[in-house]
Amino acid sequence: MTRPSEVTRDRITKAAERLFAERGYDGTSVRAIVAKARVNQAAINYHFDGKDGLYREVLRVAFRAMTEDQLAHAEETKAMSREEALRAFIRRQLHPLMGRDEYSRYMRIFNWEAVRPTPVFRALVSEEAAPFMGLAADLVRRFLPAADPRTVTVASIWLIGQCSVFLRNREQLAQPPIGLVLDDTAVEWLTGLIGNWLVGGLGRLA
Amino acid sequence: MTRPSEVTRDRITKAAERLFAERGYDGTSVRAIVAKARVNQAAINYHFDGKDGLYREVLRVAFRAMTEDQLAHAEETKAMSREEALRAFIRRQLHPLMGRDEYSRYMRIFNWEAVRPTPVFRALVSEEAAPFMGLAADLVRRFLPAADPRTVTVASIWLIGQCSVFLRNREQLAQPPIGLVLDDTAVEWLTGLIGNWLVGGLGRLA
DNA sequence: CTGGAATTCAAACACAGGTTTGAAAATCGG
DNA sequence: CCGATTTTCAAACCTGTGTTTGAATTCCAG
Repeated sequence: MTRPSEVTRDRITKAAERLFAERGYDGTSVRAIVAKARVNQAAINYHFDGKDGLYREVLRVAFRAMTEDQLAHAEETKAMSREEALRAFIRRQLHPLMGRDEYSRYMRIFNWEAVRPTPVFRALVSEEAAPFMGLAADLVRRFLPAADPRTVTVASIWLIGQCSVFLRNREQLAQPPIGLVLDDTAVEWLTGLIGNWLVGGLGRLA
Repeated sequence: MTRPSEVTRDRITKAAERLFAERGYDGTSVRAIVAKARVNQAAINYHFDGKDGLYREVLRVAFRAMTEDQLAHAEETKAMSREEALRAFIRRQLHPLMGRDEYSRYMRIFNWEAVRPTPVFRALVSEEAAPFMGLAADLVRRFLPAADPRTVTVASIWLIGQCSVFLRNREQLAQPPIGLVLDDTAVEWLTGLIGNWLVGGLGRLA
């Protein structure tokens, strides 16, 4: 990390993360990034193999930050009952709602992708999402042991979607008429709510 | 309308509306528009004074389509009680939720603007929104006769925001876990709900 | 030290995209 | 029909932007 080249890499990713969050991929020029990072223009190509590669790296960091917590607790989940495990999953999924600034930036980047996904994003998700999706699929299978793979996939996406609605619209939901300020107790409450919907829903989905 | 130049204008706006909705302003090139519209490249500059002018025109049409209904019924609202008038306002505001395809496109365009507003959008809203905002302000003043102008403005924006949350997120809200399919009766129900929130809120805002 | 590898740098390249141009074609009132 | 006006057209222009280049500099193991 103290190696001089690492400093350059770090400056670039920091600057890029902020600019991508603020202006989106298309709205951010390489020249703007190098200016903010105070590095040479060619550095992005040298270190990240182009703007796409840099964006890919930023997305990867953001994606992992949003999923690492979930993956780290995969083992201990297996000892729980399926209902407990489901609620633990949802709780960890909603956890970034109470997090630090960088999570807000990550959500902003994902929001850009929600309006119109970039090829880089699609590619990353299709490779990087596998372990995380596997986690959700395992959970689903505990409710639907006889379901075919396609059903499990759909149910997994559905499960994750339940939470992402609240993650993606946090800023809007915090405003009237909803005024949903998501502190610790509110997240716990929300977890119970979504948990009940899901347990009911998954029972009927088989 | 059958004048040949009108045909060209119409083809361009039709094509542009679709492309802007699909890819956003930055993601849509002039060359893509003229290809879809099957007109010459210079036509956009000739008829609309550039890409900005064309976008402005598309936005204007979209904006007016979303407000014309409201403005057309301004007179008859005055005869109602303030509670009736408020509910009528909300009902008309939510009306596009049940509308045709073009409204979906307009909402998509506005959603692009929600992530990061373009200068063209900001400019248009600041001039074009006046009569519509005036309508909302009149309504607010019936609840807050003694409020200063700044309070009326804030309250008006707030009033409109109540509805736009549902308009903007319609596609997401229609999916689980909310599953809010907004047919006629649902809009009526939603109108009552928001109406109650607003009557209560405006009472306390003074 | 020192010599090869890694890194930084300024400049140039290549291309996409918005706009301009000036001529050609179409339109339309008289 | 005619002449002026409007409209269309292909081509060029110009700027912004992602990338490449090759030399200069810095780093670091031996």
